[in-house]
This record gives sequence, C-alpha cells and structure tokens, in this order.
Amino acid sequence: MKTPKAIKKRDRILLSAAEVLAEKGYSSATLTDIALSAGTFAGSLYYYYTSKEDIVEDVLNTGTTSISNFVMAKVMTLGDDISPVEKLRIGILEHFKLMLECNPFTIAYWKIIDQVPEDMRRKHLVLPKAYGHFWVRLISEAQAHGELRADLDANTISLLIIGSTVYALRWFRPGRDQSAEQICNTLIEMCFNGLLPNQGAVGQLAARKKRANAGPDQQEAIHVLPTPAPLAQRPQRKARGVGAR
Amino acid sequence: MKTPKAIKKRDRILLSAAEVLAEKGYSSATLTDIALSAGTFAGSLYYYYTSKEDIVEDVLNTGTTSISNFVMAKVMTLGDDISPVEKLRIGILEHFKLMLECNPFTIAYWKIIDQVPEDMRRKHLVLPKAYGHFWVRLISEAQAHGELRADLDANTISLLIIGSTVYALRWFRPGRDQSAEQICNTLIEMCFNGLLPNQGAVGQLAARKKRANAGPDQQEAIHVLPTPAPLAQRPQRKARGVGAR
DNA sequence: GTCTATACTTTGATAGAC
DNA sequence: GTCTATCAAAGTATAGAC
Repeated sequence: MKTPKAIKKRDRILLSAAEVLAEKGYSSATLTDIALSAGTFAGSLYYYYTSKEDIVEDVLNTGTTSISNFVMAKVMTLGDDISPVEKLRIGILEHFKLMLECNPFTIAYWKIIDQVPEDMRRKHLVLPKAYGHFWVRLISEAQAHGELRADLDANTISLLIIGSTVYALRWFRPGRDQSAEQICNTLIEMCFNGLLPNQGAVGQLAARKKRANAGPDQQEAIHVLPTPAPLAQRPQRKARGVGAR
Repeated sequence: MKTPKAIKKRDRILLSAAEVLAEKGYSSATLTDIALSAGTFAGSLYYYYTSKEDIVEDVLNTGTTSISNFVMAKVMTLGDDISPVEKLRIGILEHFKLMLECNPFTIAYWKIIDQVPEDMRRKHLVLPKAYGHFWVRLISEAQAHGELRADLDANTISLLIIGSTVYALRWFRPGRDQSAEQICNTLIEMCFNGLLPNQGAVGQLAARKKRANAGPDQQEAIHVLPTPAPLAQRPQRKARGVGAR
C-alpha cells in the first residue's frame, strides 16, 4: 500500500473523487461513480480507503490547503516595503485567481463543505478559521495604518469579499465570461475605490470604456448557475470488459 | 384535497420540507424526515404530493419568488424622482435584508439549487434569470446616467454583489454577528464608496453630486474568446458506460 | 492488488386497511 | 385522509476468488 504504484492509484482515486464530488455533491456522489471515474470498481476502493467518509475527508483536506496555504505564504513573504493595503490587494488578487482556476479540489471543497456531516465539517474548520483570521488581520492592519476606512467592521468585510469569490465558482465559465483577470480587477476596484464615479486612481480609465451596448455573446446574468463549474477535462478511458451485471 | 383542511396540511408539509431541505440538503433530506417534521408519515405525503421531486419543486418555487418578486416590485414602484443609483442602493438594501431574514424557503433555495437534478434546476431558472437581468439593468442605467463608473462590467458587478449576499446565508447568525442592518450598510458602503479612506459615508453625498459631466463613454471592443469550454455534454455517468482503462 | 458476489441498510414509492 | 406493510432500487461495505 505504500508502494509507488499504490500511491499513484490512490491519487487517481482521490482526483476522481474530487471531480465527482464537485459535480454531484456529497450525498449524490456514489462510490460507484468515483470508482468508475477512476477506472476501477466500488469494492476496490476499500483497498485504499476505509470508507466513503475517509475518501471525502481526503478531498476536503486537499481542498482546504490548496488555496489558503498558498495565499498566506505569498502575502507573508512580502517585504515591509509593501504597505498593508497593498498586501491586502495582492492577497485578494491571488485568492481570487486561484479560486477561478477551477481546481477540482477547490470546487469540491466549496460545494460539499456545507453538505457533509457536522462532525466531519468541524474537523476541517481549523485551517479555514486560520484563513479567516488571516484576512481579518490584513484588513485590520490596513485600517490601523489609516490606509482603509476604520468605520466598517473588518470581519464583515472579509466575509463579504470572500463570499463574492465563493459564489463565483458557481457562475464563472472560463472562455464565456470575462477573463479571471478582468473579474479580479472588477472586484478589487469595487472594493477599494467603489463604484461611484471619480473615485480611485483608476477612475480615469473609465474614459475609454463600455456602456450599455451589449457586445456579441454578452453574458446574461444568471444568479443561479445551471451547472457546477466545469471540471477539468476527464481523461477519456477506453472500455474494459465491464460486466454489465 | 382542495378542502381548507387539506390545503393547510399541505402547507405544513411544504414548510417542513423547506426546513429539512435547508438543514440537510437535497439528497440527505428524506421523506421520513419531512413527514415526521410535519407530524405525519412518509407514506402519507403521497396524498398531497406525487413524489419527492414534486415537493422539492414546490419549495423551490416558493423560494424563488420570495425575494426577487418583492425586491423588483419595490424598486419598480419608485418614482422618477429617485435617481438610478439610489434605486440600486435601495434594491441592494432590500435584497440583502430579505436574505438575512432567515426564511426557510430562502435558505433552502440557495442551499439546494445547485444540488437538484439538472432538469429540475432548469425549470427554476426563469425567474432567477429575470432577476439577474433586473440587477444588470439597474446597474447599467446608473452607469449610463454617469452615476456609476462605466469601466466595470455591470454583469460582473451584479454577480459579485449577489454572491456576497448568498454567502452571508452561510455565516450570518442573528444576534451573534453584527445586525443585518449593519452588514447591509457595510456592503453598500464598500460597493459604492469603497474601502479606501476619504470616501466614507460623509463624503457619499458629496461624491454623488459631482457626476455632472460624465458623458457616455466609448465602447471598447469586447474580446470574445474562441469558444466556451465544452462542459456541454455532461457525462451523466451510467453505471456501466465507458468505464475503465 | 484487483475484481466478483453478496450481505445489509436506507429510501422512494405503492397498496390497502381503517 | 391517514397510517401500516411492503416492494424495488440504490448504496455502503465485506468476503473471498484469482
């Protein structure tokens, strides 16, 4: 079970699990789904995992760390020559860009975290809590430096911003919507400078931009997305002599 | 079945269904759960509904209209003396306040809408689409009037704002967090005036009056990316299809 | 290590007593 | 109108062949 091959197979199961969970959610994702997606069978999963919950927890663990660790590390290593507000901006940018990367583990995490049994969710709350504190600290520091308004609650701000990025997982479709960069920019512009005119350094750029004229293929606003975010293209697998049973 | 008593009982089942669905999600909510919560038994539900999906659809219908209809009506009836940007502000306020009211149908709707079978979700997309258009129209009009920056995409803005309110359903705890009013205020302040200093609530009115000379801007060519990612044909895996390697 | 067969459980749904 | 009994399907998990 510790042989390289076993690890490789286990990883493949893990990835398939993330994809299936991202698509179907916690309760609807069956072991048969996961197994077939991984090129094996339900019973075989028990060689690598002890239960469905075991698999799901592995997916959650991966999903939890995939973004937060990276963002926190990135911001932490920024020198003192970077102002707090700039650190915040960079943090939001990195976070959002990673969210829109459509990593199956990220999608799965945000899709199922509020579907799994209570005790399982609690286990995976440690890192998210730290990540939350990280954001509040970033914002509070910028406020303390007078670089952000201090009349708005830092915790609320962090939740509102993170929320808009979480919801983006539902509606963002690479290629059809605006680019991830454009969307990130919109969020940051709105949060920092606001939507009112003549605000912010970038306000001048408004001089050369769009208006009501809907371009081709203008994305219509759907606040409830038809499908979960796109999965990474599934490896096409050729049929094996699977007994239909 | 059309007698007053029957209708009343049906409503009780409906409410119980919303509560159970809000708590457990689509797949985990069983008919037994719903029935017991309504003071009856699983088999009895079939006197009022033809299937579980029938019940869920009823919950979704109620949840869909509960907020959007109210907000749209409220904004539509505002006189022409109310400026577009002010209409937008009022709309966001009303929407958010209703979201935080913790109506079981609202919570259930946003919890399960991305868990139900694809064809069911499609049925409940009509109104959400209209609601999405409503928001984009509100924003676009304010932009056209020069009351909002026109360099940010209206559709993206609407999705980011709505997203932060949807996510609030997950973290808002009445009594423990800030009040709904405070949270609404924070969102509107951030979105309109931004988090940077010198744009606070006080400067809000001042900022709003200098919109005088912001004529419609020029349209920038929209870069349309090649083609949507082919998430089109969803595998919808059958238990035996192209399975293995 | 991987697959087949199967035990056990839950759940949606139906039939019929009352 | 409401409840009990029960079926059929689906899903998790186990045992054992190979």
